[in-house]
Amino acid sequence: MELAQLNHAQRERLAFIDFNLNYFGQVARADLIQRFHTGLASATRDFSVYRELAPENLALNHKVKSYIRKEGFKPLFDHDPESVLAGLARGFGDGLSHLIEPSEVCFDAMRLVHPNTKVISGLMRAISQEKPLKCRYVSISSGELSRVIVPHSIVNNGHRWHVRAFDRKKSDFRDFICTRFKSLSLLDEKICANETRKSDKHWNRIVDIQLVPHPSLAHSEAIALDYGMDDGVLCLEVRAALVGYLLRQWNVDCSERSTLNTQGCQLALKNIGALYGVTNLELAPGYSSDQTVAFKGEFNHG
Amino acid sequence: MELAQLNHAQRERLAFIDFNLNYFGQVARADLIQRFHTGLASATRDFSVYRELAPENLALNHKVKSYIRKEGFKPLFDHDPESVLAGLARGFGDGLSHLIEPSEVCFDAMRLVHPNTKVISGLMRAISQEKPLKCRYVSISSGELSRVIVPHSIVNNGHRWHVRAFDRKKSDFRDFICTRFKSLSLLDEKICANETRKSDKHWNRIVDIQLVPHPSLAHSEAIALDYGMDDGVLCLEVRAALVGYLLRQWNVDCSERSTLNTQGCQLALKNIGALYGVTNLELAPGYSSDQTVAFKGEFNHG
DNA sequence: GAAGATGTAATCAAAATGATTCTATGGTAG
DNA sequence: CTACCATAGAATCATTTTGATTACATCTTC
Repeated sequence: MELAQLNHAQRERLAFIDFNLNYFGQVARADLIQRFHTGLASATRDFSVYRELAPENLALNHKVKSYIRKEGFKPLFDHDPESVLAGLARGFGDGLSHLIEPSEVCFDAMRLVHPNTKVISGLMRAISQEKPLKCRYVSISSGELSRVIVPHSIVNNGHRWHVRAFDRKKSDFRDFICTRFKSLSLLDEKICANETRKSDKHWNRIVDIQLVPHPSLAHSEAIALDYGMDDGVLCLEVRAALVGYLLRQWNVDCSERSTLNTQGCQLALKNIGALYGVTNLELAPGYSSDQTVAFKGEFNHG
Repeated sequence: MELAQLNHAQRERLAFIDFNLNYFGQVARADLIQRFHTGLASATRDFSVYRELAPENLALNHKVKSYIRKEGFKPLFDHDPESVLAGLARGFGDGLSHLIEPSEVCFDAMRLVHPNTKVISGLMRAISQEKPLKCRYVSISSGELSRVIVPHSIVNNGHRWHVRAFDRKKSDFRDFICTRFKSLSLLDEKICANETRKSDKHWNRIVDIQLVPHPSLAHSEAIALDYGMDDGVLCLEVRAALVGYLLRQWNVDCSERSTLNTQGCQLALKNIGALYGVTNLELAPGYSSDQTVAFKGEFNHG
């Protein structure tokens, strides 16, 4: 018997068993039944298949009326830890798997900005069908205006979701914050070559960023551990259009000699030269030609 | 025919159709087959069931050889937009639903801190089985030490995952950063009442926080839109143990008169009194009894 | 107008699932 | 201690779901 031979539904149920054993230490037949609304017999069969595939993973414990995880447990499925955590915190609400109650012990970071379903689905359709979008958008500088944009990507900058799009008014690519769309409708026309993702220079330019523990910190080992640094350096490849957000989100000291210590940065940018020609650096803590202001704050378009 | 009458597997497939129509504008029989490794006949049946349930949602378009979304589309399933976005960006990798390729147009915020599967699963098991954990932990102040903790929750503070736990060495509840565990093993003993979540005062104290657009901003309507404020105020209930992280993550000006403008805060704390008695406020921008330092940075335990 | 791709519909066999019955284990109440 | 209860395993058989095949329809492309 092999995993690959099983059908989709049964693999899902086995993954559920595997997941529960690994993350909760135990799983009962009733859990399977509750999760998949399946019958008793089917659940018993699933356990017997799982036991056959991984006899060292579980043992029935009549005391707790559940299977418990054995010491020699080796997961049959890969469960990406971050997805697991996010899933637990949200109750696996991806709309495809069923909604389950959110975990009471696992809490994702609080999100204060909640994009609207219709906006997201509209943007996604415009992107995947490569069509322009006529929308009403509230910008900080000009207020609510009608405009036509050609979106190509949706990005979370750590605080909120925005869409990267060609703005026909400005004739350039800009970021639009998803919560500021008042309305949108797909236009049934083709988009031009200069409006596509391929033409977005700042999007396609990849910047190599090297981050190090901030030199002012006494014990940098813990920081190196946190970020999984090799030889004390964390190398990242980031789109130029997103670099500013990254540096701000992680509060990276981008000053010439990493002198922003008073702001409690954990990280410093080692190769400041990499930022040459990058826009949106109003966001980068400490980066400025004349070394004056540290943290200019959110960048708004329009 | 009703949704509730269908079995789990078929509901999943219909949800997939529904999702694709809404977020991509189209879906083909081949997509279903690829996703669920199902047969042709089954896919045709699923479409005919879906069509019966929601005839106004889709129309076959021979030109693109797919079903396309009709104007009158009304989703049959709820797809939480944020979960959808996170799912797209990660390829729905919750371990339960199948791993699919991450979307090429949807990018979640870059996470630089990646907890280890064994650490997370070990912590989760300790929590759900209510057992103490013997671990080696690298703290900033004391380096690598052995200690025994009793965890009760896992939390993402916006930058990284930490675990809230009773520290038997300090005889108090502390936050431990998930990436700093070198090893951990469950102890087979009961935990004391004063070590449980119920006894964690700062965890159980709920603080009412009122956030407003920063008074220095010229156009606060956009901010109110972003955060979905009612009457210009966003009211949150936050655990006292987590308030500091929240205020820092969202860069909330916590100074007496919201005078931190130079740091580009978008938000200000309206009811500063709510922070009375809250610990960890080293993190809160601008909050200090003597008004000196704005942003002391990361808080580390140990 | 023919070829090719996609989808519909109907049919039948194969596989998965649900329901039922009987047995075993161990905790709990009396 | 014993009886009872909840949980789980195993075997059986009916039912449902799925897979494979076939014949046919529609539309695009060449």
